[in-house]
Amino acid sequence: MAEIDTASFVPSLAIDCVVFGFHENELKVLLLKLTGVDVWALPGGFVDKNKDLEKAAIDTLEVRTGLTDIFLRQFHTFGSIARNDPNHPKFLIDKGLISEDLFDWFNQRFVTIGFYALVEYSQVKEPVPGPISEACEWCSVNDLPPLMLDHQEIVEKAHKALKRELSYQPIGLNLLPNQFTMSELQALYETILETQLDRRNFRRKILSYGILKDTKKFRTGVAHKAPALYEFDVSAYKKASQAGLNMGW
Amino acid sequence: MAEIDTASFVPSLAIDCVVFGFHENELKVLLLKLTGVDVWALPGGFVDKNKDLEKAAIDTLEVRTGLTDIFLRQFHTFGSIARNDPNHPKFLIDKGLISEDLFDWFNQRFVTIGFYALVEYSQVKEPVPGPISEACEWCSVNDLPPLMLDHQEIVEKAHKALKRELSYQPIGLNLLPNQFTMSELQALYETILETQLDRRNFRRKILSYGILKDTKKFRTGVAHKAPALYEFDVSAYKKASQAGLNMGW
DNA sequence: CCAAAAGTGTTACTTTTACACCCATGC
DNA sequence: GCATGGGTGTAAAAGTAACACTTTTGG
Repeated sequence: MAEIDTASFVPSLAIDCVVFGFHENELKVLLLKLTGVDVWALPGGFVDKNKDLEKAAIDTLEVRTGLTDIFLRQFHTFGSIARNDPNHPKFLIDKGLISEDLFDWFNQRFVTIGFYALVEYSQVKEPVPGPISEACEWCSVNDLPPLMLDHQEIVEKAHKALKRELSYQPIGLNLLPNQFTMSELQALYETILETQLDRRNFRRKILSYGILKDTKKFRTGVAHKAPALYEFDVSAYKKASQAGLNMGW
Repeated sequence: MAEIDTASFVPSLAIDCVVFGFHENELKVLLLKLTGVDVWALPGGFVDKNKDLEKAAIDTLEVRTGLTDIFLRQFHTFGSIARNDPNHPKFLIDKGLISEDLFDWFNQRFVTIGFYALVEYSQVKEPVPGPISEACEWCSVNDLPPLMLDHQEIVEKAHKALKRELSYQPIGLNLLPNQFTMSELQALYETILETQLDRRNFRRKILSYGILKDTKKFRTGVAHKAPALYEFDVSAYKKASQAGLNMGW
């Protein structure tokens, strides 16, 4: 059961993180399964009085994934009254997830600031559950388990924000391993955008941005012709990120 | 001096509104001048415990502008520690703006949710100052007076968000009078984007979206050739808004 | 009659789309 | 040797950018 020092937190405020990963051609999000019930939640938490919002998100992510230096972006703040289910605190207590003392804290109206994060799936060795959860797992965004409160809406809004981001900025550096094939990069784009793209046109366009480096290496050991391996040219990538060019897909 | 019932507010939370208007080829924002000092602030306020964030913003705007049904969009939440100037509460008390009893309330760490609004300049007959301000005026975004706390940063971020919005959605319905000339619409785009556009190409492109209706009327009484007056085709405009087409300028 | 803004069309260029063939590899 | 995905080129279409002349009006 969670024992927390609520006095150290900013009242009424929470953060929630939608951590995106990419694996087997699926866009995944990291979710926590609450102990003893089939209800899942986004990693997140309360905001320490002496901590920037962003830092609160970074710290949460470090605990869950072991990763530092994660790509993070604030995308929306959820603050409707309706999101505060009056039965929720009681639910948590009944299930033995939090102590009865915490009723008042959890019974507040919370406004939550939503962040999304992009991480390389394979670098998250073993996602770490929190005090009130028994599992931390990747779930496909297209096949989400039952989520707590309005967390489903938060995931959807994050996905939408990510899609939009794709039109402005290069994406991939934070989601793919160091080296990857053109097809893998394309699959990432197709997955995020939920659409199909022409192989040849995709290649031409993405190369035209000058953010890829040909490693002169090939992925071997797989069936068929060995595909070339690319890396991001990090400095060009970052320049393109800042310029924020219009890259309509 | 402001007397407020802090008990009815969500602690730690505030909203700030960047109200954009367009007048004499300038992008303006509505600002409040604090009584007795040359410090200006964004319209905003605290969030009533029983009010949605959005509703809190709407209500603030109604009080200041007299307008209901304002175009409103949440664009960022400002939550760094650094934004809470420890001298600020004392400053307000010293200047006689708030009573000493309110020190603790104003001395909290506040996280503020930023909204921007688009309104038709001429419809705001007489902007209304608040309890701690003596004036409410339009100021050019390119020539802002000294602003309270991080309000300058908030304005800048809102302008950036508005610029970005322009690439996704038609804009103008909320900023221009019912009828307007092509040049006025172009001036609005140029002002928001801070760039020059080719007259002929602009006309062709904006007409191609099918969101304008030719009123068959002309602006008379001005020098030179009488320009045609257009209106937005509201249903087409809204359709385009929802579709969110890529309209790179 | 002239200065100033309004209105209109064409051409070159760039970007996007659609599509078909050969290549290399593991099985 | 063949099925499968990898790699390449080209032509048509659409969209964008650059640019010049005529029209109308108030002064």
